[in-house]
Amino acid sequence: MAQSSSTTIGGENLLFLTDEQLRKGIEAMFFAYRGFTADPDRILEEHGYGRAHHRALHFINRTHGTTVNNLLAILGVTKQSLNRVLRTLIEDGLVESRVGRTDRRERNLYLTEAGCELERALSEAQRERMRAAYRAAGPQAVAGFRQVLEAMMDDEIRGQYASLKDRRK
Amino acid sequence: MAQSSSTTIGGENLLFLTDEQLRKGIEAMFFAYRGFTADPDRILEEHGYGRAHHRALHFINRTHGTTVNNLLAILGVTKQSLNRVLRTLIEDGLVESRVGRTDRRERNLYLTEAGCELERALSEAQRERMRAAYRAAGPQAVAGFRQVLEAMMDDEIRGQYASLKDRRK
DNA sequence: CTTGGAATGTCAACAAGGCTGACATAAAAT
DNA sequence: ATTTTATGTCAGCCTTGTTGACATTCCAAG
Repeated sequence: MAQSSSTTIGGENLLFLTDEQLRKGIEAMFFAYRGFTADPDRILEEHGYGRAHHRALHFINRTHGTTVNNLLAILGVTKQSLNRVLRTLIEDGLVESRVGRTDRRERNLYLTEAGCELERALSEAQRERMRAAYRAAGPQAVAGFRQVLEAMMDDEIRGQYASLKDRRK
Repeated sequence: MAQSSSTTIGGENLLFLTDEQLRKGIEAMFFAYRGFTADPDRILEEHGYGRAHHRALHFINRTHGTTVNNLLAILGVTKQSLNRVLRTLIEDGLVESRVGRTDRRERNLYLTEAGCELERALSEAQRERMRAAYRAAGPQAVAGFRQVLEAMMDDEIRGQYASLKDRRK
């Protein structure tokens, strides 16, 4: 299966990073991401939604009451692009948008009952695949997986990711 | 950094897969993929191309002389969609399409000099980030990374990935 | 207090790149 | 001779990115 030649010299574990090995990693990332999105995509299609809707639902669920601006920063899209997705979710009664209490320019976003339900179905499908992959690979592999992914993020993003990391419902 | 609680009982290494841990993995995948595509995206933009062009260039370079049908299977898009991309690449002189030798219905695809050059620039940028991530995480993490990614792919895809895996230029 | 700028969010229009369907052509297979 | 396969093309639709223009709200300087 996946392997990378390494050797231990004087206690230091060195890695031979050939272009060929790196390319395998790149292709693995490409194909794995397809699998990663495949299950939620099927559910979304039944509802007439796309991946953008999934992302919005995920992060609204993640941080209840977040503002549009906040969401923009996390998702890395323009506000106009996000707005289109949000509008349909609000129209369909999956998301509620309340005028900000302290600053009335802001909108605080919440999932409705129906929104929670869809979010749960989507994330459950995605978790299921992740769970299977984790189990197949084992705990040590999982730790390595997370380490490499974190190292691959842009620096600013890693900060956002980290600050999201430990939050609870 | 990345961690996953595990314990060893009777030689078996068990993993506690809480929903919270799985969610962290999901978000890590999302943010890391953004980083993964960020560098090539910048280069592509300068040339007026998109990710679809990158994918085509990558896999044509990967398997010189591949047919259109082959590429479709790997990329998982429709021929119309691929054709649009391919047409521009051919017009711009990055890809050459030769009539098949044995079966003259087929078109064998090759990168031109210019195509090779752009492909190299793109993959070099991507490799550079991958290399940095690999180095930061260490060889054991890399092995785990690859294991989890492989386990995450769809079954048919994993076959394609594996058959690509060991090929040389 | 007023007024101008900054922040926030909405609407409109456009582009890339997916998709389906219909159809043409050439070559291979039957 | 007919059917199947591989490829290309046209038209049209959808999602989801983009930019530009504009409304609302807040805040701070005058």
